[in-house]
Amino acid sequence: MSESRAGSGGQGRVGGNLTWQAVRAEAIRRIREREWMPGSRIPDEAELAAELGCARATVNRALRDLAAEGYLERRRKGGTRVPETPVRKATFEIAVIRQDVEARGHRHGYRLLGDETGAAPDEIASALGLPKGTPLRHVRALHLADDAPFCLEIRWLNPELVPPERAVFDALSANEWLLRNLAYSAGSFGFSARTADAELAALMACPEGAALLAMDRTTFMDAVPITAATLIYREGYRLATTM
Amino acid sequence: MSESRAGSGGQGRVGGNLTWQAVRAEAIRRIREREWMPGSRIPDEAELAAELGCARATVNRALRDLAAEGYLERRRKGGTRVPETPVRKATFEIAVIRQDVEARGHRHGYRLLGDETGAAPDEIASALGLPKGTPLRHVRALHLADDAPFCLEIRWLNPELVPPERAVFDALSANEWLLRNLAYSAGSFGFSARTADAELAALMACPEGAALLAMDRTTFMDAVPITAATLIYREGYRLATTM
DNA sequence: CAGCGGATTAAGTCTATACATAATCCGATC
DNA sequence: GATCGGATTATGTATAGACTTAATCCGCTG
Repeated sequence: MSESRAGSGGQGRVGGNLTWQAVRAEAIRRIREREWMPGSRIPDEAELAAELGCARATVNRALRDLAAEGYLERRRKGGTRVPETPVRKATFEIAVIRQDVEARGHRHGYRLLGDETGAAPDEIASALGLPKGTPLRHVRALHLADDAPFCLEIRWLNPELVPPERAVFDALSANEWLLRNLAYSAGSFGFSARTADAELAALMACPEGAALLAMDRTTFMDAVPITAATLIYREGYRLATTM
Repeated sequence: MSESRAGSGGQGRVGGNLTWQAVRAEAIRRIREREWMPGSRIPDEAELAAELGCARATVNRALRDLAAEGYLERRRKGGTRVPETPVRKATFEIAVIRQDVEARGHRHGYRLLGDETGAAPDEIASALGLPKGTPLRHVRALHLADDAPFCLEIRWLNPELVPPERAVFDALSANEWLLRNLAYSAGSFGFSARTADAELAALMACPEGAALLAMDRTTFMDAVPITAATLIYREGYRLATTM
């Protein structure tokens, strides 16, 4: 990584030609060691650039990166400060279910359970910003890992964007079809826990009353609702990441 | 296409000064409209810069951003391509529990349930990379929202970094103490669902057998283990984000 | 044909400079 | 003294040019 080159710099400063990662690391060090106190304002970019002996753009890149992760707060003219109580940001990778299964070393299987169009439940319609009773396509399917239930997919779809004639989910899951055909939409999602009722227990081959991890999503494309979905994972599933 | 692009974004191009967000938006448009096919390689930065009439650094910023979100895959010399099956990235904000409670409009309360030092269970020791039987400080506490149980915090701590004399958790939670005093460490975490047994049901004031969302974390500072924690949230808790 | 190594390529980065923009500060005004 | 508006300021962004680095490509060799 960073080597000090001869560089013009004086003595008290770190050698010339710092990479932005080196600046980043130095900033983290100062935060951790309370050289920059929580709540306080840190020197501005120009000062740091001069002190460290690099271009302001390099400092900018480093501090912008740290701000994105929650290590710093920046405001125009307001300067950059260390947050009093930091809010760390963690990133999850949301893959296609099939990939998730395969990444865990299992064979992915898929079974379509139902697919019909009818009036949406009120809470689904409102989550998608549609008037009550709007007809939506309702699809249920089960994803398998080595023939064992892995994830139940319950979904409501905008029938204009995903018409039953054009999008058939008996072989390819809606999950994957959407990602391939309407990829790159925006929306919200959340995680919660759900108790397996008799029906769910039968589908997921788990004891009635088991706790299952559920992930719900709504997705839009340019403010047009596409789908609201709930994915219910098998007992013991753990969604992991690092930060 | 020389100059016919309509609508997209705010700026008309002509003569330069596209913002990197405009370049980003244009790239997303091409991906969505299959102008750039999944799996295919897109023009390199220099070409795009020439085509769009901006500097290569601007294109770089836009494409780097998209790659970070999973819209594109980039490799040196390999060029930039549209992933066959995209892996979207979603970001959660991990706040201090007190803040989470207050953000939901409740008064935060806190009750220390226990705090003693003893040999760690094997799976905790191994998660932290410590030899079996290493003594760890074991802390349990309950976070309240308007006097109702909100989150149970179960934690093992490295007693050298968090000695019982120096860090007392009867008023300030370990959760918050750590963030204030050993902020900015790295680690992994995951979400899962857990069934409330009799003890948990009593603590969380929920029916026995209820499904609860659990978040587990291990954190390190420069490879030195700090803590392994499990946070068990009240029934019905939903962790949400947007993407 | 397999394997090695150098040439080539495209992304990654740093620099210096300039201008844009959002906040804040501060003094003038009512 | 409260309000408005302009000066100030730190971050945000764009640009051209040069250099670095990781991968790939490809031709040479055994």
